[in-house]
Formats: sequence, C-alpha cells, structure tokens
Amino acid sequence: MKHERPKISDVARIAGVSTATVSRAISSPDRVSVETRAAVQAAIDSTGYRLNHAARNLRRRRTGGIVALVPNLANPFFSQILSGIASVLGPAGYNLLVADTETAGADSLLDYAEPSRADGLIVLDGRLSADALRGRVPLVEACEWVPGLAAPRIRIDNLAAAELAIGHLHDLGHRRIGHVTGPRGNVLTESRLTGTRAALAARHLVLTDDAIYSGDFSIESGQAVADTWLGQPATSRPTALFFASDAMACGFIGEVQHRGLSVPRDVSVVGFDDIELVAHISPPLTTIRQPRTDIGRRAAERLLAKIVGDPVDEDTILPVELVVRASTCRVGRTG
Amino acid sequence: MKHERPKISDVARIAGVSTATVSRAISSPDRVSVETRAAVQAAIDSTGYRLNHAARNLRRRRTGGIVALVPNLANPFFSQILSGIASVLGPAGYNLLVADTETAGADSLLDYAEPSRADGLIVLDGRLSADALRGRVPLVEACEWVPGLAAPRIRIDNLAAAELAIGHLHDLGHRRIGHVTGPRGNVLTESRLTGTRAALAARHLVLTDDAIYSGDFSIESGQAVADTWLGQPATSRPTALFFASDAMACGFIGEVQHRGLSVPRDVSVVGFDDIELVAHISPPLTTIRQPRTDIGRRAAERLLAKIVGDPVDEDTILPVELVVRASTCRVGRTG
DNA sequence: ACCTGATATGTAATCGGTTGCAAGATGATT
DNA sequence: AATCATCTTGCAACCGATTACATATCAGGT
Repeated sequence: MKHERPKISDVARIAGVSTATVSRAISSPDRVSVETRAAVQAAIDSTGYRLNHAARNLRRRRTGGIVALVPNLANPFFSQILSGIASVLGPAGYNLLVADTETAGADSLLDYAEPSRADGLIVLDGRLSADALRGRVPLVEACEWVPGLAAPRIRIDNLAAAELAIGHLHDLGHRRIGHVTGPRGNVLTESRLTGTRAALAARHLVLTDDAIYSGDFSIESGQAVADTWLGQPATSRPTALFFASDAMACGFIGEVQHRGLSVPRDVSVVGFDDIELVAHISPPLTTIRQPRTDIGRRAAERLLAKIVGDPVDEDTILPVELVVRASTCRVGRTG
Repeated sequence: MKHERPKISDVARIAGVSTATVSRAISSPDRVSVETRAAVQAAIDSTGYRLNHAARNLRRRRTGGIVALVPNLANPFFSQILSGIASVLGPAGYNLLVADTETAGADSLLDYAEPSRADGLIVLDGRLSADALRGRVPLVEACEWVPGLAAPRIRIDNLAAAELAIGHLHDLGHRRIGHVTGPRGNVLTESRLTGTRAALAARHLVLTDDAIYSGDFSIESGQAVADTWLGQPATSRPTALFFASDAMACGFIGEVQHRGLSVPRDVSVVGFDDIELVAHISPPLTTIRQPRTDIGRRAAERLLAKIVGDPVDEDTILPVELVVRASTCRVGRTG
C-alpha cells in the first residue's frame, strides 16, 4: 500500500486511456463512450483517486470560492444570512469563505476581493470602501450597501418598514413616538431614521431631537437608552419607541423591567429584525420581520448569475412584515 | 491599458530579473539583495501585480484554507465560535471555509475533508462519521466530538457543568430537580444527562424518568417541554429544571409565563451556554457560561500547530462557570 | 595568488489537471 | 465507391507560480 496520492495519470494508466480522457470522463461524461467511462470509474474506485482542486482551478482560471464579508460574525443576525448563502452555494459547487471585517485588516480585505482567491464576493458591510471593491471581482451587496458602489443589491425597504412600525404605534393612539438608531453613518441607520421621520410627518408629527436616541444595534446600547429615557420626565418622554434592532429593544426592555416599569403598559416597543428569540421573551416583541435566510439565498443566486454573465437586476427589495406581538398596546391603557 | 492580469513573468521582465527572483522577493525577502528587492517591489507596484493563489497552492501542495463543519450555521451559538476561529485563521494567512452539515450532503462533506480543498478541518458536529473523517486531513474537534475519532478536542467539562447547576439548585433547597436534554444521540446530550444523574446521586437524589424531558436544543422544544411540565401534577413535578441549552430554557420560560406562572417563583430554571441575550430577558437567566470565542480560538490554534507538525495535546478542557442571575431562587419562596 | 564559504541570481523541472487540435473509426449519404 | 459528418480518443501545450540545482561574484584567510 503506497501512500502517495494517486493522480490523474495513475488513473489513466490503470484504465488504459490518456489523462485527457480521464479528465473528460470526470467533467463531461457525455463526451466519452460508455465503456471508457466505466473503465475510468473502475480505475478511480480502485485507486481512491480524488482530483486536485488547485490544479483544476489554475487551469480553469477560477477558484470555486465565494467570499462573504461580514461585519461581525458573532452577530446572530448575520449567521442566518450566511446560512441562506451556504444553502445555495454548496449545491452549486462553490465554497463559502467567510471573512470578518472586524478582525481582518483593510489590506487583507483587498486580498479577498481577488480573482485568484474568489470568483465572487458578497458584501454585507456598508462601511467598506467603494474604491477598494470596484472593478475586481463580481460582487453583490446584501442588507447593507456601500454608497457609490454600482452593484446588485438585495435589501429590504427600510422606509416602508419604518412606515409600518410608526403606523402601528400611531394606530394605537401614540403621539409621542421616539426612535432608537443604529450607529451613525450606517446606511441602515440613516434610512430607518429617515423613514421614521417621514412616517411621522405624514401624520403631522415631528421627531424632536430628544426623541432620537442613538444606539449601535447592540444590547448594551439598548440598555443605555433605557437609562436616558427613564431620566426624561414621564409627562413629555415618548410613550412608544421604535428600535432599529431587536437587540437594542431587548436591552431596553430588560432594563426598564429591572427598574420596575412594565412593557407595554409604561412604554410600547417595536423592534427590527425578528431574530428568533424575541418571539419568546416576555412580553413577546412586536417587530419588523426581515426574511434573513431569503436575503442570503437571493444574494447568492444573484451572484452566481452574475458570474456566468446572465443579466441581473441591479436592485432587489424584499418585503418586510410587521409582526404584532405583546410589546405594544394602546397608549395610556392600564394593565 | 491592457486588461490581462500581470503574471510573475511580467514583473520579472520589468524588474530585469528572473521569475525565481521575483518569487523569492515576495516570499522570502531576506534571500534577495536590497536593491533587487526594491526593483521588484517597484515593478509590482507599477504593474499592479497580485499573485495567483491557485498556482502557488498547486506548487506548494497546500490550499491555504481551513474548513469548519458546522451543524447549523443559523445557530448563534456557532457563529460566535466561528468568530473565534476567524480571528486566529485570518492573521495566520488561512481562509476560513464554512460548510453547513445540514445543507451539505454526506459526499460533499467528504469533499471538504480533502487535502486539495483544505489544509485542515475543524469539526463542530458530533454526528459525522468517524470513518469518513479518519486519515484524511489534520483535524480538531470543538464542542462536540465524534466518538471513536482520535483527534485533539477542545471542549468543556460537561460533567462539571452539570455538577455546578445541580449543586446550585440543591443549595437553594430544591429536591425535585428535572433535566431537559438535547437531541438523543448527541454527545453533549449524553454527557450532560450523565452529569446531572451523577450530581443528583451524589446528593442522594435520583433522576426519575418523568423528570427527564427530551428536547433538541431548540426554542420550540423548550416550549413543548413547558407543556409537558405544566401537565404534570404540581405536587410532584420538579420545582427546578436544568436545561441543556439556553434556547430551550428561553422557550420554556416564555411559555410558562404566557400561561400565567412565574419564574423563578413557580419553577427555577438553569440554562446552558450563556448566549448573549439571556442576561437581558426577564428574569435574567441563571446559566452555565461556555467560553465560546475562546473555544474557537483554541481550536484554530491547535489545528495550526498540528498542521506544522508541532506536538499537540490530545484533549483540552476549558473551564465553565455558573452565572447566577434571577431565574433561580429558594424552593417554595413566595414572591 | 589560490582556496573557501557565503550570498545572490538564473535555469528549468515541476505541481496536477484541462483543452485546442488532429487523427482514426464509424456510419450515413449520394 | 467516394464523401462527409459525428463520435472518441490521444498528443502536447498550458495555467502561474515555486524551488532544487547550478553558476557567478565577492570577501576574507593563508
């Protein structure tokens, strides 16, 4: 028993054909006669041959890999999108490479956007530089996007989402409605803030500065917002808050409950994302549902289409949905 | 402006040296004179040359990639481990490839455990077949493990964890203590169940069948357990439950609260994992903390060491910690 | 002046497949 | 019987780097 990996020439010798034929038997079986195909297959089985991807990729001038650039791998929001991406890429014969833009340096990101490393790129982080990405490999953006980069985008309608949330709160009689933002500069933060403002304006309400709370999507920042909100006079502070992420809404709810107030009696809360857990906390969170797996799936499909050169829509906006649970109620209702 | 990617020979020609020298200037700069190095660098800059990884990998007989086999990418528990893995692999010059063992077929998993695809493997799923993985590429296991596979493992002490949880509940006066398991057959399920049994036995208690609830780590299964538990007579059912995952504990708590009972007044709950959110729900969950990022980091370091041939410990057990929050209290306490 | 060892560079084989081109075989068409 | 299209297969160049080996240069020692 020898320990060398069998190569295509070993298979060829044993099957009594040329390496070209073995290669064809593997990658385009119909170009080879049935008998030869069987002989090659037998030789492959008997040698335990497995082809060398580096060699194939070199010759084919492709890599078989797609890179996903994720802002923060530890965030469950992204893991579900990755799951959608993986479910498409795997069956299509591509590997999914993930890179965390937090831990990777700027230059190593350049390395990823490189034809010899990956055949395509899925960008999930809007903070990256458009110049660094432009004109390198086929790419699509999902969820977030880089302003000024012309690439197909898979995203949700953040303005419509804000309209749903604010409409819901307004319908419940709330008139003092606040908004808790994500980190400044983030494209999602801006569009959700803009949407909130517009939805309020459509109802002849204004979003005053003291009703805008700045967070960063994290649980802790939601907790901090609770502190700010609790410090405002009960007679003038918002009776309802629309959060730009579920995580912040959770942090907020946890903290106000800890301080002895009740949600939704004392304040109504609408989140954003519908991450899995929030349906099961007390009170179950009213929130905007994003089709996360679907976003990932679509992004991957779009990218594959772009790689083979099919024409692709430049922008896809997936629908969001308001999921009404128990963290919102009519204003002033007792109990 | 030509559109062909410059190759190493282009750089060599412009720098007035041979390709061998360019190659050396790139990968072992100290073997090249200062002047030549500068000339090569200038040529690289002027051409915008980037090396072709497929070619390098082919020649070096390596791939520069490490595959992580994850049971379920959408699960936040794993995303944090991946984050730890990525933080080590990136700086070490390796790509992280992730494969979801749910979506990938069994044969495509074989493809991943392949020297031409990856230089190493991190297995996070204990359900895989030992035979399929044995003797292919260097691998380590993290969290879960495949029985019968001789590979370095990074894991936590599940028995000690159960001892901590049960000890805590016992100290609070609980005597009827139940356990909610993960899916049958999972190695973590078994060791946590065994640990629970042992910890109870050490306190002269037995774990009866009706105090063992079978779940599958998911939120929904925790919800289902609530149903079962609520159906048992209040005088004989457990007054405290130790869950094999936080997700199940959350599902359980949500459901019993929904049915009008209170945690911890009516039942004390201990979770497992300490996922980020559970510190912020009501009541904040008492749970076993697993050092997730650290597990990922260690697994990656161990694998890299194994790849370069350093001797590695076969087994690493990381400490767990009981985090006492508000979901547990003395038995029978009112309020 | 000659030898030795270190340093710097070039030559060419090599990694393991893929594929354009050509040739031989087979069957159908006129 | 000659011609042509189709199907199968082999030959050999090629993908773009790395590296063993050979060669050239130069400093220092005797």
